[in-house]
Amino acid sequence: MQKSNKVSEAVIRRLPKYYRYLKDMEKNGVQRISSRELSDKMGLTASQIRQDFNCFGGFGQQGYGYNVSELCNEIRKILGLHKNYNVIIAGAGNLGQALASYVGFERECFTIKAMFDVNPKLIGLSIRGIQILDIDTMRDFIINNDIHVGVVCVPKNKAQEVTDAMVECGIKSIWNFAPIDVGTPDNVAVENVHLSDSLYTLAYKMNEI
Amino acid sequence: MQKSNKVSEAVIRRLPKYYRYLKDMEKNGVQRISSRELSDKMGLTASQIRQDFNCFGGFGQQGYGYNVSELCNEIRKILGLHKNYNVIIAGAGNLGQALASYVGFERECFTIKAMFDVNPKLIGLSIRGIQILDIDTMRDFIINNDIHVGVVCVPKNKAQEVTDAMVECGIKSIWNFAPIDVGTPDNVAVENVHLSDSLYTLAYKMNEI
DNA sequence: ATGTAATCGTTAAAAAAATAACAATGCATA
DNA sequence: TATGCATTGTTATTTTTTTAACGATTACAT
Repeated sequence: MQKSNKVSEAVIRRLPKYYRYLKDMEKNGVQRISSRELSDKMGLTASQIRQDFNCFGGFGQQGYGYNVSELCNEIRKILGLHKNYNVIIAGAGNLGQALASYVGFERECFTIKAMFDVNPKLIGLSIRGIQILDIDTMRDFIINNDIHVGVVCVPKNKAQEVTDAMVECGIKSIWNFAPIDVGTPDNVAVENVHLSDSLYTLAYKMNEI
Repeated sequence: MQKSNKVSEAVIRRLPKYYRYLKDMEKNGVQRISSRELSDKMGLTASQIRQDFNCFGGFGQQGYGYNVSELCNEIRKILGLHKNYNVIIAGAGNLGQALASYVGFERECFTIKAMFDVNPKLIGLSIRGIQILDIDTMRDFIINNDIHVGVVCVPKNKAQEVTDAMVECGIKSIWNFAPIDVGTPDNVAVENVHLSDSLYTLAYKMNEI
């Protein structure tokens, strides 16, 4: 029943949020939920929720609602979180280390295989069992270890260069934290995370209120 | 010439991106730019750029384009980045420390005044000159130090509680990194940053390609 | 000084997204 | 087993957002 029409970016951006709420409910033993209840919890409209879910097929049942764990599983699959991904982090500075220490990712399907840096003081250290290696060895490591995701935590002026190296070695997605929009070929997914953008938006809102 | 009509969320979310590109151009000595050139650089349409800027008034000149540093300044003001903000960070774990170490924020208008934690091993330490204090002293600190922004980097189950404390002590905006949507009263701005949402979106895209 | 090309601001049109409406369906209860 | 109620899936409507079009204005070259 999967609709083959292209799913809009707006819907995709909401999927992780649904997943977050559903996972939480599942953990708390909630077995069923209606679009109405979910809309109250999440601050969306019930109509939007039903439309969103219907992009992927009918997960609910009339007169009943949605089975929480079933729905949660479906969304997990849609997002691709039922698979396993090998991850490396380029740049073992504060942010790189913070991401490496974040247990949440491991609990899902992402396994951080190594970190890379240029700093000799960092090379050789381990963060939560994840080794920091010389960035000169990154290319070989990617090629030999079936790495799917490259996290970019290097300074702005090295971000595109590091990204290019990852892409050349066959990485299929880039999660970039450098404060610049890195580019990739069409067949390599990229998420440019701009923490400062979010802070600036907050400044705007704070002054508007 | 400021339009008083409410500016849409979509436009506001693009402002920091404009700011980022313009600041960069200014630093590189670019003096003028047309909506067309900017659209090429940023991957937007020229039409959208002109419309966005016109929400706030006419910053350009026909036949010429926009003066980069003038435009950059205007956007800085619109975002409220010409003011100064005092910031505290609740939670001095890896992410809290990473944010504290991020020089970029200091270079703008945000001054991190202190960090707070429950962990006795962390209390008393300093990160880049920023002291880590006992979280029990946070309320008094906020009240006595004119704090504008509260950054929440505590575990999920403490996030709302810490937010509430901040709000009660008069903080005007919350930048939350805990993996839960914290709520605030209407007169307190909030940005819930969900790093994992971005990673999950990346997983989706990677599988879709 | 004049004409041409460039480019904005603004209005109009198109596309996308969100919301509302409602018929169809299955659950729950008597 | 039959009836009513709840709730979905889906279609229609409204709203928002994006894109296109174009007249007005200015820089720049001749």
